[in-house]
Amino acid sequence: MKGTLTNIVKGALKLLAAEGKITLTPPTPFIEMTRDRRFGDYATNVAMIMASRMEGVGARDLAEEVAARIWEMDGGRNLDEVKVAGPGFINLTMSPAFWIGTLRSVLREGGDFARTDVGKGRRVQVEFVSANPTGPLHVGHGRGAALGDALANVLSYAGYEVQREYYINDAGNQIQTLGLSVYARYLQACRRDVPFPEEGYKGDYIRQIAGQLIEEQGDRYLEMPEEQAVEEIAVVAAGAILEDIRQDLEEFGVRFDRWFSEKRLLEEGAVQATLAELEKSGHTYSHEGALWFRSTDMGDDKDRVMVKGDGSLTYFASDVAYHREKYQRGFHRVVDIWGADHHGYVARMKAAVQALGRQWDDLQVLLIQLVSLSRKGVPVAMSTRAGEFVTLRQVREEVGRDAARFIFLTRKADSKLDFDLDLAKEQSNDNPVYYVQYAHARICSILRNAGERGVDLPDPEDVDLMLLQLPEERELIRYMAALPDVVEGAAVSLEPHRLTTYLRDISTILHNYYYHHRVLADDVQLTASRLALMLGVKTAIGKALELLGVSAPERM
RNA sequence: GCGCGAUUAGCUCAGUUGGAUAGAGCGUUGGCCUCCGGAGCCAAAGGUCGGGCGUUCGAGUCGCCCAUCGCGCGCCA
Repeated sequence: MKGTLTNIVKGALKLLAAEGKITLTPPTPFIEMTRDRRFGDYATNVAMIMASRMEGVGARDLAEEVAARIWEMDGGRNLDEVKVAGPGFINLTMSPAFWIGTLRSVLREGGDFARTDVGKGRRVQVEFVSANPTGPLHVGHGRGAALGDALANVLSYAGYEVQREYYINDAGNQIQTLGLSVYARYLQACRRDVPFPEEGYKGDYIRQIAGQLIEEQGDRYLEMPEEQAVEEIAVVAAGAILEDIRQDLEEFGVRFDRWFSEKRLLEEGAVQATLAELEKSGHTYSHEGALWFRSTDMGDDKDRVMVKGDGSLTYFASDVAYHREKYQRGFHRVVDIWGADHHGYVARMKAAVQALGRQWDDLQVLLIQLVSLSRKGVPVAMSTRAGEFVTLRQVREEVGRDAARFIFLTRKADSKLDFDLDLAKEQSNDNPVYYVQYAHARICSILRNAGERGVDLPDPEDVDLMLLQLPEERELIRYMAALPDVVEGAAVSLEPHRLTTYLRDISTILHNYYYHHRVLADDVQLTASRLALMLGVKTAIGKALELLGVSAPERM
């Protein structure tokens, strides 16, 4: 919808350029939705931008020239008024015909409404969650899951070809520690008096896995050497935990296209190949028996070890190999979602990506801040070390999937999130999830009522939408029309939370409209046009919720 | 010490290439159910956008300095 305006303004600038009144290459005009109706429906500051770059040209004078050409270009088809105001804004007021056309196209597009093609089919990978299979997912992972999934939805709807991937850290010390932990519990359950490893995982789930081992395998592990037992148990335990994680995410509505194993990466020699490549291109050097990556060449603060003095690999080495593998699969861009406590790794990963011949921003890392849980404002204690952390599953079971997902997505990734469990399940207007879902359900209720009264849902092509003349009706359409831009903005800036903000706004306008005006009015034609309007709003709200992975209930 | 991030109403937070009088929810105060779902609506009060300097016609937004908080700074994973 904004596209129409952008084209008109572009055309106007072209006219002015042809007349020699603009001496520079016209910028792509930025058109914003006005927040105050006195400024019309949309506004552009393009004249001010240009005037500031042209010697001796006043912004308002230039704005007048642009405004005149805009008027000329449009020929009264879409615009009702073009006015220069303030320091040089051009305020645009749209015609009834424009709004009607907008609503009609929303109805026509239906389930495809707001789909865009900024992605142009480019391939993007979103890697998220990627929790080590050493324990259940906690709330923080839930936030990452909701964000990654919604982002993937948004990117895909904006025309990117998206893959969702989970990286499994199934090699290395943590798995060893997992094995030791379960083994110790196993021995204890077999009445052997052994100490629990200092760094072991203390959660209850470790005991459960040990118990299950006894049930299924009996005392088999008692009879084998400790080293072998720990190794075998580690594999079994990690597998069981990973399966649990998979189930958990599935129930949260998140499904991955690919689960990528670090162990397999190592077995396939990807790390060696990566090291060879970096060595060949001169990005590594040996120092004190270790192999270093010269990441300082690419803006990192210090160089990083890839192969330790004892010949073993660092975690970083396999991570670089993993990212190399991603690009080899043909992704145009890779998005990683990490916990904010890993921000120290961003610079070195980006350095590595560049050393592999890619651009700095071919890797984009989204950092998510911690989630703090509370009940009625009182913090809920969480400590991973003591194994007392609150799991995603607990939160989900308590507040429900929709509330959890929505609340995780109300804030931008890089700001702390305060999650009030009591508020999240409260069915009141305090709870943004219900507020928005209620707007959707309310529309569905109206549509049901219409059916019960024998009022047919209108055929959008036949309805006389000219009857929608109230400012609130125009406002609803204006917000509907904004969704494609919100989707595009969310995709480009990797900020799906814009959709939650959008949903709150349009829901408010809907509730307000509902309270003040009757959809099922006495007049048949008016009713038909308002029903069409409701269908449009339902489409917009439903689509935004869908992209967030939150259900749009017909009744609540 | 160095780096990254945060700092916007009493609380939790939005604020889209720098634009017009900085917004929302909660909380507080006061109103609204003859009628499509009151899980809702309306109104009021509430701000030195952490502080300072700078760039600009114009700064919550960009740059520098400072303060406070969080996190990261290993041949850990």
